[in-house]
Amino acid sequence: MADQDIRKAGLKVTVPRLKILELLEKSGERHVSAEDVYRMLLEAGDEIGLATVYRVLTQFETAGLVERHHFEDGYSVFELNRGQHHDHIICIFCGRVEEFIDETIERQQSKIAQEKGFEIGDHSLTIYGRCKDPDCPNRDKT
Amino acid sequence: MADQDIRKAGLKVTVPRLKILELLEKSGERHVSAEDVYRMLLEAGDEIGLATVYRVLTQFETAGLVERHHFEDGYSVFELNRGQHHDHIICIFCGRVEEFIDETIERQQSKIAQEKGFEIGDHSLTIYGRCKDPDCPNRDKT
DNA sequence: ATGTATGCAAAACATTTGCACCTGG
DNA sequence: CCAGGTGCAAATGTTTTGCATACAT
Repeated sequence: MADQDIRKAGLKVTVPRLKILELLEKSGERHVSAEDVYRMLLEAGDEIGLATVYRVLTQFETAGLVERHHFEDGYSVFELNRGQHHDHIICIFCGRVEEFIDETIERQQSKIAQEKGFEIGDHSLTIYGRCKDPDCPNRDKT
Repeated sequence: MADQDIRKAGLKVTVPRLKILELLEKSGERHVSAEDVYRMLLEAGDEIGLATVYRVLTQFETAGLVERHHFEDGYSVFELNRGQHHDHIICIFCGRVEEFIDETIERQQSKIAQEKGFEIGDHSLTIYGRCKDPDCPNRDKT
């Protein structure tokens, strides 16, 4: 449970940390901003400060509990680390995020890093496109 | 020349636009932030406002003259659009940016977009790693 | 001339930090 | 009890905007 995950990360189990981790585990939203987390907790009737949300998410990131992504917006989005690396494809109109894994791409990336004289650490591949979801404001555009 | 490129983009040819585009074309630095451009122009003795740099770079981006990247820092970097798509590999210690193109990856990306029900528009792949450059502060770390 | 572009200062954002108070172990 | 965590407000760094002035055509 969240309780154990926090302890394992070497962090004290406090109310804010527990609430945030539980929200990430239970929410249907996999990719959320700090503001999102803050708002969702307030709406759920919890008391929390936005600064704490940022601090906790950063600690979780350092501990490897969550991953931080930047996507080409002006803010960070966080997602629970489920242990399995994956990349993202995002609709530039509705912001819908889908995940995928592609072995061929993974292999090519290692190859390129080696050719360029880099030790590969982390990488992130994001494809931007227009999704065909009927709810997507996509249709307003050409 | 820069003159024509600006006109072709449907923009009036003004001194700030010309200075900025020339700087991008002539500078050895391919990936620069708005601040970088601002500072470089001031150092070159030109008069310009930071707000103008941001406005012009945004217009250039819209016009397709430059590309804006986010990389996992807190600011945007711009690069002249040389017409040839490419991806980036970045050292997380010294910030060195290398460019590459990989047909295999390009093909896989189209395939994935199709599978996920997206029309691929733009995409960006960034690999983060540690470079082996002797000047890289890399060596201070494990 | 005249609509657009610029520069400055102020605003807007997302995120971080200082500090007095509270809390978990 | 006490190191560490929290909330608030203020600071930060980047990017945007309002407005009076200056410029390109």
